[in-house]
Amino acid sequence: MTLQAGRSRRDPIRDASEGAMLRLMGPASALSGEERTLLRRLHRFREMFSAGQVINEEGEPPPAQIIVEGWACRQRLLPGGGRQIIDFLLPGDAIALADPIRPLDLESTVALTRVESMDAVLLREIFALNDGRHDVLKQLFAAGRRREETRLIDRLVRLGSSSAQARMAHLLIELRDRQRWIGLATGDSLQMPITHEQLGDALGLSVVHVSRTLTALKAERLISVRSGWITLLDEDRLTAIGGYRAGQPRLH
Amino acid sequence: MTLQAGRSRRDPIRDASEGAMLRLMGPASALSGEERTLLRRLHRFREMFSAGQVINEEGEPPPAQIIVEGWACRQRLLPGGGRQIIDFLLPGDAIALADPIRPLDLESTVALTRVESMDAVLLREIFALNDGRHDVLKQLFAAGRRREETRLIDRLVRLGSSSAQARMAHLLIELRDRQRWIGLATGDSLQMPITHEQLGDALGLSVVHVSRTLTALKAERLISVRSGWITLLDEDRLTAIGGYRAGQPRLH
DNA sequence: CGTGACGTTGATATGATTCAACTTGAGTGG
DNA sequence: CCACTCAAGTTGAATCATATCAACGTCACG
Repeated sequence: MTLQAGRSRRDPIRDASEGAMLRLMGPASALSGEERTLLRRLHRFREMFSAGQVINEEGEPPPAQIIVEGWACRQRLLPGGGRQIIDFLLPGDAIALADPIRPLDLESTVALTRVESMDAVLLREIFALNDGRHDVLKQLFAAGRRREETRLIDRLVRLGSSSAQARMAHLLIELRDRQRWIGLATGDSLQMPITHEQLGDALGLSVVHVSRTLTALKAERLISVRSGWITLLDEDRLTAIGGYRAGQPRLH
Repeated sequence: MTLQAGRSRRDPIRDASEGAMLRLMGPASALSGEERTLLRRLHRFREMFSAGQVINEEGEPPPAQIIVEGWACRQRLLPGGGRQIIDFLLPGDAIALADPIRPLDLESTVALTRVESMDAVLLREIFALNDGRHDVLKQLFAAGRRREETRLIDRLVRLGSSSAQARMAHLLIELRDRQRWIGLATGDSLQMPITHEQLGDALGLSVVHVSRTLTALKAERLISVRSGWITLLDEDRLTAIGGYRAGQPRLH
Protein backbone atom coordinates (compact mmCIF):
# COMPACT_ATOMS: atom_id res chain seq x y z
CA MET A 1 0.00 0.00 0.00
CA THR A 2 2.24 2.72 -1.33
CA LEU A 3 1.14 6.29 -0.87
CA GLN A 4 2.99 8.53 -3.25
CA ALA A 5 2.76 12.06 -4.51
CA GLY A 6 2.78 12.88 -8.21
CA ARG A 7 6.09 12.72 -9.96
CA SER A 8 8.02 15.57 -11.48
CA ARG A 9 6.20 18.12 -13.56
CA ARG A 10 6.70 16.93 -17.06
CA ASP A 11 6.67 13.21 -16.44
CA PRO A 12 4.93 11.69 -19.49
CA ILE A 13 3.61 8.77 -17.49
CA ARG A 14 1.92 11.07 -15.05
CA ASP A 15 0.44 13.13 -17.83
CA ALA A 16 -1.01 10.10 -19.57
CA SER A 17 -2.50 8.86 -16.35
CA GLU A 18 -3.84 12.31 -15.58
CA GLY A 19 -5.44 12.40 -18.99
CA ALA A 20 -7.17 9.13 -18.23
CA MET A 21 -8.27 10.56 -14.91
CA LEU A 22 -10.01 13.45 -16.56
CA ARG A 23 -11.41 11.45 -19.41
CA LEU A 24 -12.96 8.95 -17.07
CA MET A 25 -15.45 11.48 -15.88
CA GLY A 26 -17.04 11.17 -19.26
CA PRO A 27 -18.04 14.56 -20.57
CA ALA A 28 -15.19 16.21 -18.74
CA SER A 29 -15.83 19.25 -20.86
CA ALA A 30 -18.68 20.16 -18.54
CA LEU A 31 -16.33 20.50 -15.58
CA SER A 32 -15.33 23.96 -14.51
CA GLY A 33 -11.68 24.99 -14.41
CA GLU A 34 -11.83 24.89 -10.65
CA GLU A 35 -13.12 21.34 -10.67
CA ARG A 36 -10.40 20.22 -13.04
CA THR A 37 -7.76 21.77 -10.87
CA LEU A 38 -9.20 20.01 -7.84
CA LEU A 39 -9.08 16.66 -9.59
CA ARG A 40 -5.53 17.23 -10.68
CA ARG A 41 -4.51 18.10 -7.17
CA LEU A 42 -6.19 15.01 -5.73
CA HIS A 43 -4.56 12.95 -8.39
CA ARG A 44 -1.13 13.64 -6.98
CA PHE A 45 -1.91 11.51 -3.97
CA ARG A 46 -2.56 8.02 -4.99
CA GLU A 47 -2.22 4.46 -3.87
CA MET A 48 -1.16 1.40 -5.79
CA PHE A 49 -2.50 -2.08 -5.27
CA SER A 50 -1.23 -5.21 -6.91
CA ALA A 51 -3.63 -7.77 -8.33
CA GLY A 52 -5.38 -9.66 -5.57
CA GLN A 53 -4.60 -7.12 -2.89
CA VAL A 54 -7.40 -6.17 -0.54
CA ILE A 55 -8.30 -2.51 -0.89
CA ASN A 56 -10.55 -2.59 2.07
CA GLU A 57 -11.15 -5.35 4.48
CA GLU A 58 -14.52 -6.77 5.38
CA GLY A 59 -15.95 -4.93 8.35
CA GLU A 60 -13.56 -2.00 8.22
CA PRO A 61 -14.80 1.46 7.34
CA PRO A 62 -13.76 2.03 3.74
CA PRO A 63 -11.73 5.15 3.01
CA ALA A 64 -13.12 7.23 0.15
CA GLN A 65 -11.21 6.52 -3.04
CA ILE A 66 -11.57 6.78 -6.78
CA ILE A 67 -10.18 4.16 -9.09
CA VAL A 68 -7.87 5.71 -11.65
CA GLU A 69 -6.54 2.63 -13.37
CA GLY A 70 -7.18 -1.09 -13.30
CA TRP A 71 -10.10 -3.21 -12.19
CA ALA A 72 -11.32 -3.89 -8.69
CA CYS A 73 -14.45 -5.50 -7.31
CA ARG A 74 -16.80 -5.38 -4.39
CA GLN A 75 -17.30 -8.87 -3.06
CA ARG A 76 -18.78 -10.94 -0.27
CA LEU A 77 -16.98 -13.92 1.10
CA LEU A 78 -19.07 -17.06 1.34
CA PRO A 79 -19.22 -19.53 4.23
CA GLY A 80 -17.93 -22.30 1.99
CA GLY A 81 -14.78 -20.38 1.15
CA GLY A 82 -15.88 -18.95 -2.18
CA ARG A 83 -16.96 -15.44 -2.93
CA GLN A 84 -19.66 -13.60 -4.80
CA ILE A 85 -18.51 -10.59 -6.75
CA ILE A 86 -21.15 -7.90 -6.37
CA ASP A 87 -19.84 -5.29 -8.78
CA PHE A 88 -16.81 -4.52 -10.86
CA LEU A 89 -15.09 -1.20 -10.26
CA LEU A 90 -13.47 0.46 -13.25
CA PRO A 91 -11.52 3.69 -13.61
CA GLY A 92 -13.70 6.59 -12.51
CA ASP A 93 -15.70 4.51 -10.07
CA ALA A 94 -15.76 5.65 -6.50
CA ILE A 95 -15.38 3.62 -3.34
CA ALA A 96 -17.29 4.87 -0.33
CA LEU A 97 -17.54 8.38 -1.69
CA ALA A 98 -21.22 8.75 -1.02
CA ASP A 99 -22.52 6.76 1.87
CA PRO A 100 -19.79 5.86 4.27
CA ILE A 101 -22.08 4.43 6.91
CA ARG A 102 -23.46 0.99 6.27
CA PRO A 103 -25.55 -1.02 8.66
CA LEU A 104 -23.31 -4.05 8.65
CA ASP A 105 -20.49 -4.28 6.26
CA LEU A 106 -19.87 -7.77 5.06
CA GLU A 107 -18.31 -6.62 1.83
CA SER A 108 -14.71 -6.14 0.96
CA THR A 109 -13.07 -4.45 -1.99
CA VAL A 110 -10.29 -6.23 -3.81
CA ALA A 111 -8.02 -5.33 -6.70
CA LEU A 112 -8.50 -7.72 -9.63
CA THR A 113 -5.63 -6.30 -11.66
CA ARG A 114 -2.98 -3.83 -10.69
CA VAL A 115 -4.98 -0.86 -9.43
CA GLU A 116 -4.18 2.78 -9.02
CA SER A 117 -6.57 4.78 -6.89
CA MET A 118 -6.60 8.30 -5.61
CA ASP A 119 -7.68 9.49 -2.24
CA ALA A 120 -11.09 11.15 -2.22
CA VAL A 121 -11.67 11.99 1.42
CA LEU A 122 -11.06 15.63 0.60
CA LEU A 123 -13.57 15.39 -2.21
CA ARG A 124 -16.20 14.14 0.16
CA GLU A 125 -15.51 17.01 2.50
CA ILE A 126 -15.71 19.53 -0.30
CA PHE A 127 -19.02 18.11 -1.46
CA ALA A 128 -20.32 18.35 2.08
CA LEU A 129 -19.58 22.08 2.08
CA ASN A 130 -22.31 22.59 -0.49
CA ASP A 131 -20.62 25.71 -1.75
CA GLY A 132 -21.98 25.23 -5.26
CA ARG A 133 -18.53 25.51 -6.76
CA HIS A 134 -18.18 21.82 -7.51
CA ASP A 135 -21.70 20.92 -8.46
CA VAL A 136 -20.94 19.45 -11.86
CA LEU A 137 -18.47 17.05 -10.33
CA LYS A 138 -20.90 16.23 -7.56
CA GLN A 139 -23.63 15.45 -10.06
CA LEU A 140 -21.24 13.28 -11.99
CA PHE A 141 -20.54 11.11 -8.98
CA ALA A 142 -24.17 11.07 -7.93
CA ALA A 143 -25.04 9.76 -11.38
CA GLY A 144 -22.34 7.13 -10.97
CA ARG A 145 -23.88 5.99 -7.75
CA ARG A 146 -27.27 5.68 -9.40
CA ARG A 147 -25.80 3.63 -12.22
CA GLU A 148 -24.17 1.44 -9.62
CA GLU A 149 -27.49 0.75 -7.97
CA THR A 150 -29.08 0.00 -11.30
CA ARG A 151 -26.29 -2.47 -12.08
CA LEU A 152 -26.86 -4.12 -8.72
CA ILE A 153 -30.49 -4.75 -9.55
CA ASP A 154 -29.56 -5.86 -13.06
CA ARG A 155 -27.25 -8.46 -11.57
CA LEU A 156 -29.81 -9.63 -9.08
CA VAL A 157 -32.40 -10.05 -11.81
CA ARG A 158 -30.06 -11.94 -14.07
CA LEU A 159 -28.73 -14.22 -11.34
CA GLY A 160 -32.30 -15.05 -10.48
CA SER A 161 -33.63 -15.60 -13.92
CA SER A 162 -31.09 -16.02 -16.72
CA SER A 163 -29.05 -18.80 -18.25
CA ALA A 164 -25.27 -18.80 -18.27
CA GLN A 165 -25.16 -17.45 -21.81
CA ALA A 166 -27.61 -14.68 -21.04
CA ARG A 167 -25.66 -13.60 -17.98
CA MET A 168 -22.42 -13.61 -19.85
CA ALA A 169 -23.84 -11.72 -22.82
CA HIS A 170 -25.31 -9.11 -20.54
CA LEU A 171 -22.12 -8.66 -18.58
CA LEU A 172 -20.04 -8.29 -21.72
CA ILE A 173 -22.27 -5.60 -23.12
CA GLU A 174 -22.40 -3.83 -19.80
CA LEU A 175 -18.63 -3.79 -19.55
CA ARG A 176 -18.27 -2.65 -23.13
CA ASP A 177 -20.64 0.23 -22.50
CA ARG A 178 -18.86 1.25 -19.34
CA GLN A 179 -15.46 1.09 -20.98
CA ARG A 180 -16.68 3.10 -23.92
CA TRP A 181 -18.05 5.69 -21.58
CA ILE A 182 -14.67 6.23 -19.95
CA GLY A 183 -12.80 6.01 -23.21
CA LEU A 184 -11.13 2.67 -22.52
CA ALA A 185 -12.82 0.89 -25.39
CA THR A 186 -13.79 1.95 -28.86
CA GLY A 187 -15.92 0.13 -31.38
CA ASP A 188 -17.07 -3.34 -30.42
CA SER A 189 -14.09 -4.45 -28.38
CA LEU A 190 -13.60 -4.39 -24.67
CA GLN A 191 -10.69 -5.09 -22.39
CA MET A 192 -10.98 -8.30 -20.43
CA PRO A 193 -8.04 -8.42 -18.07
CA ILE A 194 -9.59 -10.77 -15.53
CA THR A 195 -9.61 -14.55 -15.21
CA HIS A 196 -12.44 -16.95 -15.85
CA GLU A 197 -12.56 -17.63 -12.17
CA GLN A 198 -13.24 -13.98 -11.44
CA LEU A 199 -15.90 -13.89 -14.12
CA GLY A 200 -17.44 -16.98 -12.63
CA ASP A 201 -17.50 -15.44 -9.16
CA ALA A 202 -19.46 -12.54 -10.58
CA LEU A 203 -21.86 -14.60 -12.68
CA GLY A 204 -22.45 -17.35 -10.20
CA LEU A 205 -20.88 -19.94 -12.52
CA SER A 206 -18.06 -22.43 -12.12
CA VAL A 207 -14.77 -21.77 -13.89
CA VAL A 208 -15.40 -24.67 -16.17
CA HIS A 209 -18.76 -23.38 -17.20
CA VAL A 210 -17.44 -19.90 -17.87
CA SER A 211 -15.03 -21.46 -20.31
CA ARG A 212 -17.76 -23.50 -21.96
CA THR A 213 -20.08 -20.52 -22.18
CA LEU A 214 -17.45 -18.36 -23.85
CA THR A 215 -16.59 -21.20 -26.20
CA ALA A 216 -20.25 -21.51 -27.13
CA LEU A 217 -20.52 -17.77 -27.79
CA LYS A 218 -17.42 -17.99 -29.95
CA ALA A 219 -18.83 -20.96 -31.85
CA GLU A 220 -22.00 -19.00 -32.55
CA ARG A 221 -19.88 -16.14 -33.93
CA LEU A 222 -21.20 -13.79 -31.28
CA ILE A 223 -17.85 -12.85 -29.84
CA SER A 224 -14.17 -13.32 -30.57
CA VAL A 225 -11.46 -13.49 -27.95
CA ARG A 226 -7.88 -12.34 -28.14
CA SER A 227 -5.67 -12.36 -25.08
CA GLY A 228 -7.01 -9.69 -22.80
CA TRP A 229 -9.67 -8.48 -25.22
CA ILE A 230 -13.11 -9.55 -26.33
CA THR A 231 -14.85 -8.31 -29.45
CA LEU A 232 -18.62 -8.31 -29.72
CA LEU A 233 -19.36 -9.55 -33.22
CA ASP A 234 -23.12 -9.39 -33.19
CA GLU A 235 -24.36 -6.87 -30.72
CA ASP A 236 -28.01 -7.20 -31.62
CA ARG A 237 -28.13 -10.89 -30.92
CA LEU A 238 -26.05 -10.50 -27.77
CA THR A 239 -28.44 -7.84 -26.57
CA ALA A 240 -31.36 -10.11 -27.28
CA ILE A 241 -29.74 -13.08 -25.53
CA GLY A 242 -28.76 -11.03 -22.50
CA GLY A 243 -32.03 -9.15 -22.29
CA TYR A 244 -29.94 -6.03 -22.09
CA ARG A 245 -31.47 -2.62 -21.82
CA ALA A 246 -28.96 0.18 -21.89
CA GLY A 247 -28.65 2.05 -18.63
CA GLN A 248 -27.53 5.16 -20.36
CA PRO A 249 -25.16 7.38 -18.47
CA ARG A 250 -27.52 10.21 -17.73
CA LEU A 251 -26.21 13.14 -15.81
CA HIS A 252 -29.32 14.58 -14.25
CA MET B 1 -57.15 3.31 -6.48
CA THR B 2 -59.28 4.85 -3.79
CA LEU B 3 -58.00 7.92 -2.03
CA GLN B 4 -59.82 8.40 1.20
CA ALA B 5 -59.49 10.48 4.27
CA GLY B 6 -59.50 9.00 7.76
CA ARG B 7 -62.81 7.90 9.16
CA SER B 8 -64.62 9.35 12.09
CA ARG B 9 -62.72 10.12 15.23
CA ARG B 10 -63.32 7.11 17.41
CA ASP B 11 -63.45 4.47 14.73
CA PRO B 12 -61.83 1.39 16.30
CA ILE B 13 -60.60 0.14 12.94
CA ARG B 14 -58.76 3.36 12.31
CA ASP B 15 -57.27 3.30 15.77
CA ALA B 16 -55.95 -0.22 15.37
CA SER B 17 -54.47 0.61 12.04
CA GLU B 18 -52.98 3.78 13.43
CA GLY B 19 -51.40 1.78 16.21
CA ALA B 20 -49.80 -0.47 13.63
CA MET B 21 -48.59 2.58 11.79
CA LEU B 22 -46.77 3.88 14.82
CA ARG B 23 -45.47 0.53 15.92
CA LEU B 24 -44.02 -0.17 12.51
CA MET B 25 -41.40 2.48 12.99
CA GLY B 26 -39.84 0.18 15.49
CA PRO B 27 -38.73 2.10 18.57
CA ALA B 28 -41.51 4.60 18.13
CA SER B 29 -40.76 5.76 21.64
CA ALA B 30 -37.87 7.77 20.26
CA LEU B 31 -40.17 9.89 18.13
CA SER B 32 -41.02 13.37 19.33
CA GLY B 33 -44.61 14.38 19.90
CA GLU B 34 -44.43 16.54 16.81
CA GLU B 35 -43.29 13.62 14.72
CA ARG B 36 -46.08 11.42 15.99
CA THR B 37 -48.61 14.05 15.21
CA LEU B 38 -47.22 14.37 11.72
CA LEU B 39 -47.49 10.64 11.13
CA ARG B 40 -51.03 10.62 12.42
CA ARG B 41 -51.97 13.41 10.09
CA LEU B 42 -50.41 11.71 7.12
CA HIS B 43 -52.16 8.54 8.05
CA ARG B 44 -55.53 10.10 7.34
CA PHE B 45 -54.80 10.09 3.65
CA ARG B 46 -54.30 6.66 2.39
CA GLU B 47 -54.78 4.47 -0.60
CA MET B 48 -55.98 0.91 -0.88
CA PHE B 49 -54.77 -1.64 -3.35
CA SER B 50 -56.19 -5.07 -3.88
CA ALA B 51 -53.89 -8.07 -4.28
CA GLY B 52 -52.18 -8.01 -7.63
CA GLN B 53 -52.84 -4.35 -8.28
CA VAL B 54 -49.97 -2.30 -9.64
CA ILE B 55 -48.94 0.41 -7.19
CA ASN B 56 -46.67 2.03 -9.66
CA GLU B 57 -46.12 1.23 -13.24
CA GLU B 58 -42.79 0.48 -14.84
CA GLY B 59 -41.25 3.67 -16.15
CA GLU B 60 -43.53 6.04 -14.29
CA PRO B 61 -42.20 8.28 -11.55
CA PRO B 62 -43.26 6.62 -8.30
CA PRO B 63 -45.17 8.76 -5.83
CA ALA B 64 -43.74 8.67 -2.32
CA GLN B 65 -45.71 6.27 -0.14
CA ILE B 66 -45.40 4.26 2.99
CA ILE B 67 -46.91 0.82 3.34
CA VAL B 68 -49.18 0.65 6.34
CA GLU B 69 -50.67 -2.81 5.91
CA GLY B 70 -50.15 -5.78 3.64
CA TRP B 71 -47.29 -6.95 1.45
CA ALA B 72 -46.06 -5.46 -1.78
CA CYS B 73 -42.98 -6.04 -3.88
CA ARG B 74 -40.61 -4.29 -6.19
CA GLN B 75 -40.20 -6.33 -9.34
CA ARG B 76 -38.77 -6.35 -12.83
CA LEU B 77 -40.66 -7.88 -15.69
CA LEU B 78 -38.68 -10.33 -17.77
CA PRO B 79 -38.59 -10.60 -21.55
CA GLY B 80 -40.02 -14.12 -21.38
CA GLY B 81 -43.10 -12.96 -19.53
CA GLY B 82 -41.98 -13.82 -16.03
CA ARG B 83 -40.79 -11.50 -13.34
CA GLN B 84 -38.06 -11.24 -10.77
CA ILE B 85 -39.11 -9.94 -7.40
CA ILE B 86 -36.39 -7.66 -6.14
CA ASP B 87 -37.60 -6.96 -2.66
CA PHE B 88 -40.62 -7.45 -0.48
CA LEU B 89 -42.22 -4.37 1.04
CA LEU B 90 -43.80 -4.75 4.44
CA PRO B 91 -45.63 -2.27 6.67
CA GLY B 92 -43.32 0.62 7.47
CA ASP B 93 -41.38 0.32 4.25
CA ALA B 94 -41.26 3.36 2.05
CA ILE B 95 -41.68 3.63 -1.69
CA ALA B 96 -39.69 6.34 -3.40
CA LEU B 97 -39.33 8.35 -0.24
CA ALA B 98 -35.63 8.93 -0.62
CA ASP B 99 -34.36 9.01 -4.13
CA PRO B 100 -37.09 9.84 -6.58
CA ILE B 101 -34.81 10.18 -9.57
CA ARG B 102 -33.60 6.96 -11.11
CA PRO B 103 -31.56 6.67 -14.26
CA LEU B 104 -33.90 4.31 -16.02
CA ASP B 105 -36.72 2.81 -14.16
CA LEU B 106 -37.50 -0.69 -15.23
CA GLU B 107 -39.05 -1.63 -11.95
CA SER B 108 -42.64 -1.62 -10.90
CA THR B 109 -44.27 -1.98 -7.52
CA VAL B 110 -47.13 -4.39 -7.08
CA ALA B 111 -49.39 -5.31 -4.20
CA LEU B 112 -49.06 -8.98 -3.25
CA THR B 113 -51.89 -8.94 -0.75
CA ARG B 114 -54.42 -6.28 -0.02
CA VAL B 115 -52.29 -3.23 0.70
CA GLU B 116 -52.95 -0.03 2.53
CA SER B 117 -50.47 2.76 1.96
CA MET B 118 -50.27 6.35 3.03
CA ASP B 119 -49.11 9.26 1.00
CA ALA B 120 -45.65 10.51 1.93
CA VAL B 121 -45.00 13.31 -0.51
CA LEU B 122 -45.48 15.79 2.30
CA LEU B 123 -43.02 13.83 4.39
CA ARG B 124 -40.41 14.12 1.71
CA GLU B 125 -40.95 17.85 1.53
CA ILE B 126 -40.69 18.21 5.28
CA PHE B 127 -37.45 16.24 5.31
CA ALA B 128 -36.10 18.48 2.57
CA LEU B 129 -36.69 21.52 4.78
CA ASN B 130 -33.98 20.31 7.12
CA ASP B 131 -35.55 22.14 10.01
CA GLY B 132 -34.25 19.63 12.52
CA ARG B 133 -37.69 19.11 13.96
CA HIS B 134 -38.20 15.68 12.39
CA ASP B 135 -34.73 14.25 12.57
CA VAL B 136 -35.57 11.09 14.44
CA LEU B 137 -38.13 10.17 11.83
CA LYS B 138 -35.71 11.05 9.09
CA GLN B 139 -33.04 8.83 10.59
CA LEU B 140 -35.54 6.05 10.92
CA PHE B 141 -36.30 6.11 7.21
CA ALA B 142 -32.65 6.55 6.29
CA ALA B 143 -31.89 3.41 8.28
CA GLY B 144 -34.67 1.65 6.44
CA ARG B 145 -33.14 2.58 3.14
CA ARG B 146 -29.78 1.21 4.22
CA ARG B 147 -31.35 -2.04 5.33
CA GLU B 148 -33.04 -2.21 1.97
CA GLU B 149 -29.74 -1.92 0.18
CA THR B 150 -28.21 -4.55 2.41
CA ARG B 151 -31.09 -6.88 1.60
CA LEU B 152 -30.54 -6.25 -2.10
CA ILE B 153 -26.94 -7.38 -1.85
CA ASP B 154 -27.95 -10.30 0.34
CA ARG B 155 -30.35 -11.43 -2.36
CA LEU B 156 -27.79 -10.99 -5.09
CA VAL B 157 -25.27 -13.07 -3.20
CA ARG B 158 -27.70 -15.83 -2.48
CA LEU B 159 -29.08 -15.98 -5.99
CA GLY B 160 -25.53 -16.28 -7.25
CA SER B 161 -24.26 -18.82 -4.81
CA SER B 162 -26.85 -20.73 -2.82
CA SER B 163 -29.03 -23.77 -3.21
CA ALA B 164 -32.79 -23.63 -3.13
CA GLN B 165 -32.89 -24.67 0.52
CA ALA B 166 -30.33 -22.07 1.51
CA ARG B 167 -32.20 -19.30 -0.28
CA MET B 168 -35.46 -20.32 1.27
CA ALA B 169 -34.00 -20.63 4.76
CA HIS B 170 -32.41 -17.22 4.47
CA LEU B 171 -35.56 -15.57 3.22
CA LEU B 172 -37.66 -17.08 5.96
CA ILE B 173 -35.33 -15.83 8.66
CA GLU B 174 -35.11 -12.43 7.05
CA LEU B 175 -38.88 -12.13 6.90
CA ARG B 176 -39.24 -13.33 10.46
CA ASP B 177 -36.75 -10.70 11.64
CA ARG B 178 -38.47 -7.95 9.73
CA GLN B 179 -41.88 -8.94 11.00
CA ARG B 180 -40.62 -9.11 14.54
CA TRP B 181 -39.10 -5.67 14.18
CA ILE B 182 -42.44 -4.15 13.20
CA GLY B 183 -44.35 -6.19 15.73
CA LEU B 184 -46.16 -8.42 13.25
CA ALA B 185 -44.57 -11.60 14.47
CA THR B 186 -43.59 -12.86 17.86
CA GLY B 187 -41.57 -15.90 18.77
CA ASP B 188 -40.54 -18.18 15.95
CA SER B 189 -43.53 -17.74 13.69
CA LEU B 190 -43.98 -15.46 10.74
CA GLN B 191 -46.89 -14.55 8.54
CA MET B 192 -46.69 -15.98 5.06
CA PRO B 193 -49.61 -14.55 3.13
CA ILE B 194 -48.13 -14.99 -0.33
CA THR B 195 -48.25 -17.85 -2.82
CA HIS B 196 -45.50 -20.26 -3.78
CA GLU B 197 -45.38 -18.61 -7.16
CA GLN B 198 -44.56 -15.27 -5.58
CA LEU B 199 -41.92 -16.88 -3.39
CA GLY B 200 -40.48 -18.53 -6.47
CA ASP B 201 -40.33 -15.24 -8.34
CA ALA B 202 -38.27 -13.82 -5.51
CA LEU B 203 -35.98 -16.81 -5.06
CA GLY B 204 -35.46 -17.58 -8.71
CA LEU B 205 -37.17 -20.95 -8.37
CA SER B 206 -40.09 -22.61 -10.11
CA VAL B 207 -43.38 -23.02 -8.26
CA VAL B 208 -42.87 -26.74 -8.17
CA HIS B 209 -39.47 -26.46 -6.63
CA VAL B 210 -40.66 -24.01 -3.99
CA SER B 211 -43.15 -26.62 -2.93
CA ARG B 212 -40.51 -29.35 -2.88
CA THR B 213 -38.09 -27.16 -0.95
CA LEU B 214 -40.64 -26.33 1.71
CA THR B 215 -41.64 -29.98 1.92
CA ALA B 216 -38.01 -30.91 2.43
CA LEU B 217 -37.60 -28.33 5.19
CA LYS B 218 -40.74 -29.68 6.84
CA ALA B 219 -39.45 -33.24 6.57
CA GLU B 220 -36.22 -32.21 8.27
CA ARG B 221 -38.24 -30.65 11.08
CA LEU B 222 -36.81 -27.23 10.37
CA ILE B 223 -40.12 -25.49 9.82
CA SER B 224 -43.81 -26.17 10.16
CA VAL B 225 -46.50 -24.66 8.00
CA ARG B 226 -50.03 -23.69 8.87
CA SER B 227 -52.21 -21.82 6.44
CA GLY B 228 -50.73 -18.35 6.19
CA TRP B 229 -48.07 -18.94 8.82
CA ILE B 230 -44.69 -20.58 9.03
CA THR B 231 -42.92 -21.50 12.23
CA LEU B 232 -39.17 -21.82 12.40
CA LEU B 233 -38.52 -24.92 14.46
CA ASP B 234 -34.74 -24.92 14.48
CA GLU B 235 -33.40 -21.46 13.99
CA ASP B 236 -29.76 -22.41 14.47
CA ARG B 237 -29.77 -24.95 11.70
CA LEU B 238 -31.79 -22.68 9.43
CA THR B 239 -29.30 -19.92 10.02
CA ALA B 240 -26.47 -22.28 9.19
CA ILE B 241 -28.18 -23.56 6.04
CA GLY B 242 -29.05 -20.07 4.84
CA GLY B 243 -25.72 -18.56 5.76
CA TYR B 244 -27.69 -15.86 7.48
CA ARG B 245 -26.04 -13.03 9.28
CA ALA B 246 -28.41 -10.72 11.03
CA GLY B 247 -28.63 -7.29 9.50
CA GLN B 248 -29.65 -5.78 12.77
CA PRO B 249 -31.91 -2.80 12.60
CA ARG B 250 -29.49 -0.14 13.66
CA LEU B 251 -30.71 3.39 13.82
CA HIS B 252 -27.54 5.38 13.31
C1' DC C 1 13.41 -26.29 -18.91
C1' DG C 2 10.63 -26.81 -14.91
C1' DT C 3 6.89 -25.10 -12.44
C1' DG C 4 2.58 -23.14 -11.56
C1' DA C 5 -1.50 -20.52 -12.95
C1' DC C 6 -4.87 -20.50 -16.33
C1' DG C 7 -7.75 -22.47 -19.73
C1' DT C 8 -9.96 -26.43 -22.26
C1' DT C 9 -12.29 -30.75 -22.83
C1' DG C 10 -14.67 -35.20 -21.61
C1' DA C 11 -17.33 -38.04 -18.42
C1' DT C 12 -20.37 -38.18 -14.84
C1' DA C 13 -23.34 -36.43 -11.09
C1' DT C 14 -26.76 -33.40 -9.27
C1' DG C 15 -30.10 -29.91 -8.66
C1' DA C 16 -33.71 -27.62 -10.75
C1' DT C 17 -37.11 -27.29 -14.54
C1' DT C 18 -40.89 -28.85 -17.14
C1' DC C 19 -44.89 -31.43 -18.08
C1' DA C 20 -48.68 -33.74 -16.46
C1' DA C 21 -51.81 -35.65 -13.28
C1' DC C 22 -53.96 -35.31 -9.07
C1' DT C 23 -55.47 -33.13 -4.43
C1' DT C 24 -57.10 -29.64 -1.53
C1' DG C 25 -59.59 -25.75 -0.11
C1' DA C 26 -62.23 -21.52 -0.68
C1' DG C 27 -65.73 -19.34 -2.80
C1' DT C 28 -70.19 -19.21 -5.59
C1' DG C 29 -74.62 -20.23 -7.40
C1' DG C 30 -78.39 -23.48 -7.56
C1' DC D 1 -76.72 -27.50 1.90
C1' DC D 2 -74.64 -29.39 -1.93
C1' DA D 3 -72.29 -29.35 -6.29
C1' DC D 4 -69.31 -26.76 -9.26
C1' DT D 5 -65.35 -24.23 -10.23
C1' DC D 6 -60.98 -22.24 -9.95
C1' DA D 7 -56.68 -21.14 -7.82
C1' DA D 8 -53.16 -23.08 -5.15
C1' DG D 9 -50.41 -26.78 -3.78
C1' DT D 10 -48.41 -31.55 -4.28
C1' DT D 11 -46.23 -35.46 -6.44
C1' DG D 12 -43.91 -38.41 -10.08
C1' DA D 13 -41.26 -38.91 -14.32
C1' DA D 14 -38.46 -37.13 -17.87
C1' DT D 15 -35.29 -33.68 -19.28
C1' DC D 16 -32.03 -29.99 -19.07
C1' DA D 17 -28.46 -26.94 -17.25
C1' DT D 18 -24.74 -26.53 -14.57
C1' DA D 19 -21.40 -28.53 -11.20
C1' DT D 20 -17.81 -31.60 -10.19
C1' DC D 21 -13.94 -34.45 -11.06
C1' DA D 22 -10.14 -35.45 -13.73
C1' DA D 23 -6.91 -35.18 -17.34
C1' DC D 24 -4.46 -32.53 -20.40
C1' DG D 25 -2.69 -28.25 -22.97
C1' DT D 26 -0.46 -23.82 -23.00
C1' DC D 27 1.96 -19.99 -21.77
C1' DA D 28 4.78 -16.91 -18.78
C1' DC D 29 8.40 -16.64 -15.81
C1' DG D 30 12.16 -17.78 -12.74
